[in-house]
Amino acid sequence: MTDAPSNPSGLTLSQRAMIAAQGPAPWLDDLNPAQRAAVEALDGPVLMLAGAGTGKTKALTARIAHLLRMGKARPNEILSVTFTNKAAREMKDRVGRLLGEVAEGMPWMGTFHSLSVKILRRHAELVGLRSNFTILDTDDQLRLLKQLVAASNIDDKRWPARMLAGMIDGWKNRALTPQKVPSSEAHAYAGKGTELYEQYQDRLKTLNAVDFGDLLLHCVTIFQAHPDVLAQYQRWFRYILVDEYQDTNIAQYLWLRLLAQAHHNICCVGDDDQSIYGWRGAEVGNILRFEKDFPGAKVIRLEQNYRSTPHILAAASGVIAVNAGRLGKTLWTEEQEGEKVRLIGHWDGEEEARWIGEEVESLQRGRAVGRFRLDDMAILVRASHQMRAFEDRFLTIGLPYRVIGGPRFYERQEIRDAMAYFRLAVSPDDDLAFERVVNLPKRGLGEKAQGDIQRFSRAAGVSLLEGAREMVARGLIGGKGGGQLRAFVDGVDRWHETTLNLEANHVELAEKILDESGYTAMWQADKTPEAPGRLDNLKELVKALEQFENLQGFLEHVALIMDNDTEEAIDKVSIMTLHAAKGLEFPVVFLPGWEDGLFPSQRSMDESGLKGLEEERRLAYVGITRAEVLCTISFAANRRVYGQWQSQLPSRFIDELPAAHVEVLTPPGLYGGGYGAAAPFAGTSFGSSLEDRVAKADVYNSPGWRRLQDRSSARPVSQPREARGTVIDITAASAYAVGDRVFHQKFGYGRVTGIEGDKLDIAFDKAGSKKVVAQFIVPAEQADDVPF
DNA sequence: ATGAACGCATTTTTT
DNA sequence: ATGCGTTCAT
Repeated sequence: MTDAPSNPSGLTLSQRAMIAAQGPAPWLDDLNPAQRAAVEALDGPVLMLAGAGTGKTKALTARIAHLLRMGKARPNEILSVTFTNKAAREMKDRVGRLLGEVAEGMPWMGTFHSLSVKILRRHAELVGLRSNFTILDTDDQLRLLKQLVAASNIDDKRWPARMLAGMIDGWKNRALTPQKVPSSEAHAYAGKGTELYEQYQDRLKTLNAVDFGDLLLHCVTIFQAHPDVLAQYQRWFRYILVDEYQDTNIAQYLWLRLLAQAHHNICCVGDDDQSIYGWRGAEVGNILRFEKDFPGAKVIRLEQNYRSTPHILAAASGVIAVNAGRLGKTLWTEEQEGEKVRLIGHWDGEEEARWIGEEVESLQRGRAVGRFRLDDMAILVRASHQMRAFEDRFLTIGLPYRVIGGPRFYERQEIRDAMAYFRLAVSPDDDLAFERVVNLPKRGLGEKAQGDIQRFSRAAGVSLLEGAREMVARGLIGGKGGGQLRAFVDGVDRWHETTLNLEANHVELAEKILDESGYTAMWQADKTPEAPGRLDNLKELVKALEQFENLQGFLEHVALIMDNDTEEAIDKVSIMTLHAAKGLEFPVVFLPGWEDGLFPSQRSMDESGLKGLEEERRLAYVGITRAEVLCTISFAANRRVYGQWQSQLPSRFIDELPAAHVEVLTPPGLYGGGYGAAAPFAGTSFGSSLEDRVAKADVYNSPGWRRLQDRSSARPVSQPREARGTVIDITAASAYAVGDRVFHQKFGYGRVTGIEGDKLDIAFDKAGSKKVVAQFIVPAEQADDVPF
């Protein structure tokens, strides 16, 4: 292992000399003074406070280049940590671009979790594991906990296993082993919280498995209990870089601090104003405390923003300034003017969706000359249920959209099921995998039969598969379940044997497994709207296998690496949560649903009070600062909340927007004056001046609007699109007749009740009657092979 | 063992 | 409203 502390190698001296000889450092050239300072402050602790859009990734990658260029460290002596695989990948790419193949030699660039796995596999025995331990996903984790809860006579109505999972995660986030949980929390979960936590950890050890939290926790435990091991890594990592430091939890903080203690060369990059993950254990305190934790730290602020127009920045700054206890930054830009942030109220959520849909289309067409691609536009919501109104509307008008951040590919049910089959084929004694698929598809093995297998196997001290095999042999499983269980066990045996055969093709094996198990057939027989998509996902899974040597290799990687970034070529508007939007930017951003209780979220305020409100405010800040040229905030006077209509008040964050940087638009229903969306404005401080503004707002004819369009024409634009809904679509619509059975990706099956131009009226079996563009419809009998 | 009927909660999400 | 998990009837 070339990257191991125990076996140092990396670049040879002559290679280093070659890099050093490459002359002036191009990576320093186009940095601004602050960025340059951050890059050149190589030694000692550095805190880089990087506001939104200030080029922190650029600074970070330049810093790595500089470290290498100055001969301060070899590529494998730099520890560089991110939160997501995506961020790690981007960093690798950018360093690679700066330095060529040297980036290949940076084995310690990755996520907290992937780096922890790497360390843990080397020292697994120190925490009672073998180095080939498996990493459980949250599904397995929960199943395990449920078993333990059931076994300990706890009323799982009052104390759901989910809750316990949350508590254990919380403890692990704080680097607390069962023994270290403070006594003040020992009474949690019916007084058995710590006890169950301990049992859970024991069970994991027996299974030679860890959950995500363990990856960090075990590392910290090892570092703390084995100074010799720690010292090795401390010596090895001459320089440490951390991205998104404001998102670190206590375990990650300890992990870093322990590793940094020898050289103190740690550079943390972050923005306290973008800390939005407190609810999952992130400690803003880590970044606020940095100078105390690392005495003599240099603090460098990146404040020049290269992303947004002055109005957008000013609006965001005005909101975030309300928060107390910030480290404080003032973003500025050299950009000129630009549009003010637009604010508009609507009668209800549907109208809001309709209006945004029209805006998107209008921006896409560019009205006069300029246009934005759909890819350049995003709708950022507080909670994912808000997405629905937009999806419904966009499907109806045929506006292509993509939802970012749904369940990840490998989190989908069908993928996890398939993976469980693969796991079983690779290691037949993977009990969790066995449990998951033994009765999937239905094999007549219900609770009773499965319980019998559990008890039998435990008594015999064998795996569930072995126990099942033995029970079948002895005829202990009754009726039709018995025969099917035998077939299942035989299947696993055959697959496992194929696994051992080095000649065998693992992609074919995977197909065979899904086929012979009846799993594929199960979804083919399923007529719900999701089934075709699931079959597609399975195909994609099998295809992904091609890039690996064998099933084992695939399973190894998949738990941590595989993500959902299928970059589609098709031009689409993005819909996502504010959380998912962090780190992204779009020329045009819509921020709907700014209503008190929804945003800021009532729950956040109830549970975390002022702290919660401030985190919500940071979320508002993140939202606004995603926008490059046009940011539109909106709210509705009425909204259906959990099926009940509720009247809403505009968000308090709207009051915090500096009025000088906001332009209030007239809601569509208001042109005649009178009844409409004006009502909700009353009573808010912003609202008092708002009625005047509403009267004179005719944004489409305003100079600002025209200026915006002029500028947008200078931006890269997509190839001119055909106006939609002409010849082709009418042909599509005319392919149907009233009474036809049809299928729609989202709404499922239905019957055509009317045809109108390129749109069809359809009575859906489940989703009710809707008017939908014909191009989104297929005849029901083709539903299985839709190329969606 | 399995499908239908009822009750209940319901932000945000990476690894 | 809706989905999910539990209970009830087949």
